[in-house]
Amino acid sequence: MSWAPVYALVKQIPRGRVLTYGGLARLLRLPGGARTAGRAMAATPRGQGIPWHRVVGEGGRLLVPDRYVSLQRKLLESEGVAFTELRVNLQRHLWAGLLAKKSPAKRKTPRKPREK
DNA sequence: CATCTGACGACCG
DNA sequence: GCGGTCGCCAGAT
Repeated sequence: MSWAPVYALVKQIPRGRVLTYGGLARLLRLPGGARTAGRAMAATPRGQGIPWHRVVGEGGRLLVPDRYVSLQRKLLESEGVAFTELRVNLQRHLWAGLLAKKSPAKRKTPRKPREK
């Protein structure tokens, strides 16, 4: 699997806007969903102008490894992205009208009850 | 080849 | 809200 399409899209995220891993996965129809997007981002090559910091978790939470969190936050704030507590204000900065509104999205296949 | 490990997100209790 | 499970799957060991 090549991550090129992922990086290509991330590069198009405008300054001051963000996308979620899940949104990225849905837009590209990545097999495996959001986690696949996360794997791609974890392997982001440096020095290629890929704005990795514009990709955040659902709800605007920063999911990068601890040592990168402050950097990511700093980069985003320097672009004018607002934070609410520890989350990016998606209502204001989510890219391409992927609304911060979460649709319930009912599960089709009921989950097997967990053993105790 | 067998296992383990995650930059996720949805569910469940 | 919080913590644990589950599906998913490319790399690393």
